[in-house]
Amino acid sequence: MVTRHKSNTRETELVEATLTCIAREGMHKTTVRKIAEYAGVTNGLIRFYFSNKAEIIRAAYIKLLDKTFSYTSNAIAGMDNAPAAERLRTYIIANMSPPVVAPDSLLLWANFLPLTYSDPEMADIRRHGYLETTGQFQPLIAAAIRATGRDISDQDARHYAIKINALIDGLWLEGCMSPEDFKPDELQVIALSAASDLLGVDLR
Amino acid sequence: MVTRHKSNTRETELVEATLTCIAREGMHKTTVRKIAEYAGVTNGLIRFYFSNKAEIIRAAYIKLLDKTFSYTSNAIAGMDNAPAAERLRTYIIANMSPPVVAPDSLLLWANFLPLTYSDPEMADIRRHGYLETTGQFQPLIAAAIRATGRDISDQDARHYAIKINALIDGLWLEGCMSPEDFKPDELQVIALSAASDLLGVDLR
DNA sequence: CATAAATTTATGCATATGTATAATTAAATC
DNA sequence: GATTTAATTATACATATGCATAAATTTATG
Repeated sequence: MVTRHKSNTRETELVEATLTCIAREGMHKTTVRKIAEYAGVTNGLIRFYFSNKAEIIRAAYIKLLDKTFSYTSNAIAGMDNAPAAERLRTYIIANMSPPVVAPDSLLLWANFLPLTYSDPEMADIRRHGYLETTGQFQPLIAAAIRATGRDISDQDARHYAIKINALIDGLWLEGCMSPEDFKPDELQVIALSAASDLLGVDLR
Repeated sequence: MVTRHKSNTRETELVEATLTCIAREGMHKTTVRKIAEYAGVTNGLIRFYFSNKAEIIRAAYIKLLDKTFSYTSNAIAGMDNAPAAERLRTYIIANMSPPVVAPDSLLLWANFLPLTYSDPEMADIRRHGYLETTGQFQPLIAAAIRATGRDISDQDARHYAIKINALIDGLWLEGCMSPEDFKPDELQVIALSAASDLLGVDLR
């Protein structure tokens, strides 16, 4: 028997349990019974908060993307008056640090991705998260370049964004996959060095 | 009823069917019955060639990594006498082209990755593929830099490799995920431009 | 062509899984 | 404190799944 919660707390617990279960066991071993077990309740309860399994999986995906977005958002919150390069630098460092760079992070991402190809609602969630992220990142990049006085075309701006984006994603992959390969702060140093070379802006 | 094959052909068909099934339905919907259906045989046959489901999944993962490796390998085969920058350039282009960059490629990768965290044998397969790839890529990078006459430390060489690796992985992600965002050859152009900036070597 | 070996199908079983619903318990309300 | 409402458990069911094995069919061998 479990002490009762306001529905909202319990719902959150169930979604968190889902993320934990997926990270630890993988999507294909994540059953409603296992989720309930991780949450410390009986499986029937899930049906009370979610109308089916797909719904709680979706809620978990939304929560995962939200967490990442709000973490990197917070990193640059209140820096509106800081120099553009400084804001970009801070943003990149946040993206190269835990909890963004962490084994679970990649593992969860990989577990959810396939669902976004077969389930249109999951595809929407991913698209939304992608737009949120790029909407935050791209202006930072453009501002940092413009701050140098250089004049860049839309085409150039797009290519810069693609390159920096790829760099950060790729380092994220390496950092998540082989954390033991990197000394503390090494990933951040590498990212800032590479981004500086790619943009022609000193972020170090 | 299905015409009979030499065991080797049939085994290959089953492994290919497994990859197709995973790409189309996702790992969690890939059952032995579905694999058999994709291969056009009855499910019992799988047991004849593989002792259990995990074994055919492993065989499929090995085949996937092999295909990618042999494709990029072939691209630079016979270029031993070409300038280092030219070899690196060719290798990067191969990595930015189909079938390496293709929706199925990412989808399969994402479906297999979680298994490498829970199944030690799958982890070994991934490690092996990773070593093969980096063993091919890193010497190319080092050679291209040394060819400029610059003297680089081991530490620098390592950082260059990490950066180029990340760039290629990240562009691979973007290219697989949003193929409609890129004009033909655009990904290759971006990759060569970015790699040139990162290495200080002109690959264009 | 008869026989043996290899390959494929057919069938069955035990368990896991998503979903449904009734019963039970705890909290809220009056 | 009685009664209503909300939350949780318990139970059941139909189906899906991995695995096992016997039967059938095709190919190879002498």
